[in-house]
Amino acid sequence: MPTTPSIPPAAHNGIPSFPPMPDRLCRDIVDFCNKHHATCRETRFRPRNIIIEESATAHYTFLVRHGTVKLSKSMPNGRSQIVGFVGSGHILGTSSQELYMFQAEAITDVTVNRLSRTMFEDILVNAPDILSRLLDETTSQLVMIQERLLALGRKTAREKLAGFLLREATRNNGQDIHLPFSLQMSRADIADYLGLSTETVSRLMSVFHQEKMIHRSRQIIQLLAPSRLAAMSCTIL
Amino acid sequence: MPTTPSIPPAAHNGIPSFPPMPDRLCRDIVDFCNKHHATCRETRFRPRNIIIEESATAHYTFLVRHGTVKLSKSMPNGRSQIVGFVGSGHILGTSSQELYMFQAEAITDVTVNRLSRTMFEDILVNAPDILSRLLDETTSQLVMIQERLLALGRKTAREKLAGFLLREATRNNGQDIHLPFSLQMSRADIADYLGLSTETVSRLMSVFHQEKMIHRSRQIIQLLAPSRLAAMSCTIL
DNA sequence: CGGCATCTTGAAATTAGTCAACCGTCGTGG
DNA sequence: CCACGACGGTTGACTAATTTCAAGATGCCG
Repeated sequence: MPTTPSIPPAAHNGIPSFPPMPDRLCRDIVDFCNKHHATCRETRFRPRNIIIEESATAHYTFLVRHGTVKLSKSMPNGRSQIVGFVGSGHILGTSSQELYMFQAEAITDVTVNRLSRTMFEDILVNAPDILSRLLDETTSQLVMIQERLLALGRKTAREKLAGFLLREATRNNGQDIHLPFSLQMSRADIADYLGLSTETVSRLMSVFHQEKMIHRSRQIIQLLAPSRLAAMSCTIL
Repeated sequence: MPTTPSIPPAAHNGIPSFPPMPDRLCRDIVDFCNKHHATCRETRFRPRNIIIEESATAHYTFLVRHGTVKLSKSMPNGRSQIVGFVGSGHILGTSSQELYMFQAEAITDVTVNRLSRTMFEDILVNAPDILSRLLDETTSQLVMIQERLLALGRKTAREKLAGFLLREATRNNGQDIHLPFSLQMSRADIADYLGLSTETVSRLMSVFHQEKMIHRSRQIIQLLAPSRLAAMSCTIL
């Protein structure tokens, strides 16, 4: 058993944490639909199923209820950037743009509720508290994505990966940051998320392993020295 | 019409305002304040003045009325990433976080209106149309920033700079993309915006110049081959 | 057990960063 | 009015980080 001393319990550095993003808002939206005889179809997807195609016409808004969805944008030459991994409670397709500006793909089994966008807009008009909570949600996504901007623009590969592992650990285990957890995404996905190549991700995993900062077997990861990782990632844990 | 306009005719001290982001919303918020005897102080800043300090307690919300503000985040070792350049109509400090998560610095003469955050929240509660327009605004910022995520994570230096110059050109001149315009920010700012070094920005400017894609004299830039730049930046113009 | 995906590892290539010198402009003060 | 210094920008030579290309290794599923 690692010697991990007491880690500051996910203190609030201001960086919003993923785990407590329950899908209350989604549930309320579904309830609202049901109360008003509005259709709000539930759909399931298997890993690798495409939920939203980039540049398709944005007819629907999706509420993610279970599972993890990867949002990505791609470029002509096959390069792609994962904009985010989102889970239960996340709402997709709220922009007023004509087209979806990203692809959404299930990476686990996924359940979503699907609303027509016009209906979604009706709901916002008629349910001010939903509107207001959606604004909160959107604003805090904006803050988080700005953090990612800094990471992509200015952090080294080591820093990026260290930060990523920390976030995944807390996303999976909450406070118990040194419990083992399972990475739901492939190395390629991690690479596309961090703006690196899969090889670099792989190599760094090995380095961290050798440096006794993580324990690693394919998908299962355990952080052995979260505080060192935090220091390395330039994140105030 | 003159075929060789010197500097694009722009609003006040520089050239604020993204083309389709007029500050109607800000004006309406100010009007609302005035109607309700709420204080909404107007403040002016000169270039290099700090409007918001990163990690300071977020007491206020700011409405940018004139000028251009650079928003940035920084890291221990002095590295910094510019999250955005924003102009008239932009609202700063809407997050419900305790602290500001970025620095805001005037790069031209800037005028802002300053509201206490609690009052701002009151306004949102009492003026649903403002709430709704703020959500629109925030959502479209999210979409734009996702585009930047792709650029920072997956584009080469050439592609980044080409895209940047195109956006600046349209931001300044609207449709007249091949008119000369003045870059309001230093090479260092451009570098911090694109996640590059100043030297790389400088070198690429020279390359583009030699390749006859731009005409360049310090701050004044003219795009000679916007379509080639667009192709290069992998941007659908 | 075989076949295929994914992952890992190594070596070479490339991009962008760093360090350092130089240039030009602008503003200040002698 | 000119000289100087500071600052921002440009350029060059070199270095470091990451990607790319190319094999292997591992593990999963049928």
